[in-house]
Amino acid sequence: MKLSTKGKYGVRAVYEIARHFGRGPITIKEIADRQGISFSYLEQILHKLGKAGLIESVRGPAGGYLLARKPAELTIGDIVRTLEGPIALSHCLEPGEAGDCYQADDCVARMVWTKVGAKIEEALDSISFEDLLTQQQVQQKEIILKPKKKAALAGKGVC
Amino acid sequence: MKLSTKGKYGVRAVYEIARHFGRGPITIKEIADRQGISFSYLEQILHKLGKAGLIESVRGPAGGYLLARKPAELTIGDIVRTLEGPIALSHCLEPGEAGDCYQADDCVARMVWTKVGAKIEEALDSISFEDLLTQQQVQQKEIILKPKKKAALAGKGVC
DNA sequence: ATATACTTGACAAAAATAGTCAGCTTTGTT
DNA sequence: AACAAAGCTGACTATTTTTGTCAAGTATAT
Repeated sequence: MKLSTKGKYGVRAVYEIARHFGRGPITIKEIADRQGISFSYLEQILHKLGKAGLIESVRGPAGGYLLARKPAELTIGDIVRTLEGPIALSHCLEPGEAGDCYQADDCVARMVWTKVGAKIEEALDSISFEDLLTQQQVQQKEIILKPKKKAALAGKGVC
Repeated sequence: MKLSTKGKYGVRAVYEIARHFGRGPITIKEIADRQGISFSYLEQILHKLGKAGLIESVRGPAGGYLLARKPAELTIGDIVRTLEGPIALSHCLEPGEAGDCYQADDCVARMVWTKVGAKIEEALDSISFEDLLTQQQVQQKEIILKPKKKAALAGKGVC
């Protein structure tokens, strides 16, 4: 039950694009630097999000990426579904593959994975990038108020 | 966002044990046959569930596996957590690894994965094996009432 | 004793993940 | 027109995870 780096990087990248909202396109390089993601790998990820219509690209000098919608209309779920495929916990729930289960309508597991999958979708779709921007502002204030906490941090991992 | 076969086989295996509840131990072989799972692989899975205290084993002839609790007190979440590890969508949320994220309390992604993870746990824990047994009885009735649907099924996949 | 069944650890093929790399196309600027 | 910035695209590869298999045990009821 893990997300791949694609999903995680994707959310963080789009978050950077969202932070840049209203200030023209942001380049892959800038996103990669800010988030510590490989440039080449990020290219792949952003391209996929672009093809899905979630972000838009501007070619040529001073180009880069833009949100295709307002931050409030773009959810974590949009990004995760695009990069990780449909949330089908079990193979037999993927579109077009339903008939593969030899137990089919006698299958109790099917009910379980359907129900849990729906809950996951619900959770992912309930969080927009505007929520993230708001959240970031709150956290920023907290850091200013308690600057000592920041000193304790080190390491190279990322969320 | 897929479950591994371990989690899926685990749920189906425990479901078989639950169906056998009150009738003494059921053997690995019988579970493997009924659910079409490799005997050796299932051994590993059941052993892990046994060590976690979710099921109990009886050795010797006429031995096998039993539920360690009543079906109503055993949830899908218990099985999935044991077989797939804690539901930590991102590495940085695993127990003991929190400090690894270089962004730590400035990290908005962290909030997201925590929130979604909690929803998943909630969904998994809301389904007990008693629910599955009840569900199965309902489905069984439906099959008897509409026997024609069953004829349309084929293939080898499983949920 | 012995047959049945669980225990444990080592091993291996196959698939998915996480990148890397090279060369291309588009477009604004001079 | 030429150039450089920036995205586009597909092929390739190393690593890790998954999905098992196999073999040699240990425990126990009859």
